[in-house]
Amino acid sequence: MQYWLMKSEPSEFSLDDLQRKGREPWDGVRNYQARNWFRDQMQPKDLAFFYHSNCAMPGIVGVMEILTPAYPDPTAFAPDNPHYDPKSDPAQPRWYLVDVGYVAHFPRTVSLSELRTYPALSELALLRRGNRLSVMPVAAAAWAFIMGLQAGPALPSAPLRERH
DNA sequence: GCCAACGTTGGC
DNA sequence: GCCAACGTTGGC
Repeated sequence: MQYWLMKSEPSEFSLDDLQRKGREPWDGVRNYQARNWFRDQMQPKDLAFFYHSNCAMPGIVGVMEILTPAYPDPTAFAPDNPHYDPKSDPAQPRWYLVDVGYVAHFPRTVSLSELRTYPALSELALLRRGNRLSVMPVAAAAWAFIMGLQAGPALPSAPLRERH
């Protein structure tokens, strides 16, 4: 059982889209390190944070579940697909994917800027300088910490109230 | 195997 | 839209 973080641009595919559809093949990943995690490490019942990237408020918006073992990404074989890769031979597929299932929305987005404020998360791959991976592992302690943020208000930018 | 050029990611 | 950081490509 492992934990993950997976990025998607909400204009392409958002957590709302996943909720609507229930499940989805996480296709189009074209990075070898991410491919290796799909193929070699990810297992059904693993959980993953759904991260919205390249948008007004980048951050973690909820949780999904890995539903299937890795299998070859069919979009790599489809010439009319934007993720087509002529070098991926169906007899020896280069790219893999897993199906994911909707689990839950967070009550609020845990933004990238908020995540950066927690020393407990300093080892999170997402926060390391220049990180561009779209699929990455999350340590169990970091997973629990982020899940725990949902319990409290934790709105650091909210105006302070006078106390009398 | 080196490395410059290029394309992509993704925050801001 | 800008641009830093990074991965990939391809000439040599």
